[in-house]
Amino acid sequence: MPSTPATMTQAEAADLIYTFFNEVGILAQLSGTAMRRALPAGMTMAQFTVLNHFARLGGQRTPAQLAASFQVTKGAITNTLQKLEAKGHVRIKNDDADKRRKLVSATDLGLQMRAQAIASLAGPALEMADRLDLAAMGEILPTLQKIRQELDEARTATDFANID
Amino acid sequence: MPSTPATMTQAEAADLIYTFFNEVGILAQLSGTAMRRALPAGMTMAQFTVLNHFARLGGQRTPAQLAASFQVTKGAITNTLQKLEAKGHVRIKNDDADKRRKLVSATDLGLQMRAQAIASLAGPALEMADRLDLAAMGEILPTLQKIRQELDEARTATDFANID
DNA sequence: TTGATTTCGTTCAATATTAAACTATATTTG
DNA sequence: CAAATATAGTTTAATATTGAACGAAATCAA
Repeated sequence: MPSTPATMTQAEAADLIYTFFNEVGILAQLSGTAMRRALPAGMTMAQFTVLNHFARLGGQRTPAQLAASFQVTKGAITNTLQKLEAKGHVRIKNDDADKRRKLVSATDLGLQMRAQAIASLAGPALEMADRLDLAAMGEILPTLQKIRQELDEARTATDFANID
Repeated sequence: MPSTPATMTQAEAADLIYTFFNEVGILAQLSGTAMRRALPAGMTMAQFTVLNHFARLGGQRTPAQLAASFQVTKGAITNTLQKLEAKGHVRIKNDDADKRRKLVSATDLGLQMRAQAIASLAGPALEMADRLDLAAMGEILPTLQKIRQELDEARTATDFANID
């Protein structure tokens, strides 16, 4: 039986959750459209996300780890990685320690393409910067990150929204 | 030349914008997967979004208005509305005042299906309620709504991310 | 160890979305 | 008014994603 804050009924809690994620969804749609337009030709959001992941965190990941990180199906990751490998943006090798696995890493070219993509995004981002309340965005960013973490934990704990 | 807060360089502003919307995108992906799973069989997120729009705001909308509201292409809306009309969830009639237009509204059945969908979502939402910081979500929701509005204005003003 | 179960990555069909082309109707402009 | 331009909705081809099935490899359990 889920507990909600004393001042909130379960119906109110469900409504808040829905309203909140609805708002997040609309924001993602709006910004996603803008990003897709601004990315270099041939680079999809999915591809950029993978390259960005490696640029930020470095190292190697298995396809399954990437699928879990981005919350897409294994099939989707297979597809994205095949595109990236064909362009030489990632390197994929077999894992000798576990022959079911593959190990993915970004190539230098891939990191260059990612840097180029970031540069392509900067212009449009600054065009929007005039109108956006950057201070407010900075203030709530940590909360968003915390909610993401909670959602991630809830997901693995309750088995909701687990992909596979 | 875009202006940024005095304490922030343009590079920092671009980075914040990117980081913020990246976080929003991940949250949307996580919650979207959960919602898609919880919706009644046969109802997609796109269909639910349309029904929900009418349930909240009532009245009639043209397909173009819906496409603009949800930031999807006209083709996508055509597809979604055809599905909804086939199931009798929306009514679509010609606009006599402007023969290019059509007027879409929700049917009683559509509103019932939306209510049913909301009910289906409540369970999973409450399962997550335990782990989510609802107070924090409630606090930043207005800010998210404000940013959405700013983004919408920036979009129409700068012609970035305008769909057509 | 053997058999059952789980995990990993791929493939496939179905579906949704985009981008662009197109037709029809409205609006603007000279 | 006539011509040019813009807007509304549909269609089409290309692409991305899901969900499910599959074979291979690893892990677990009796």
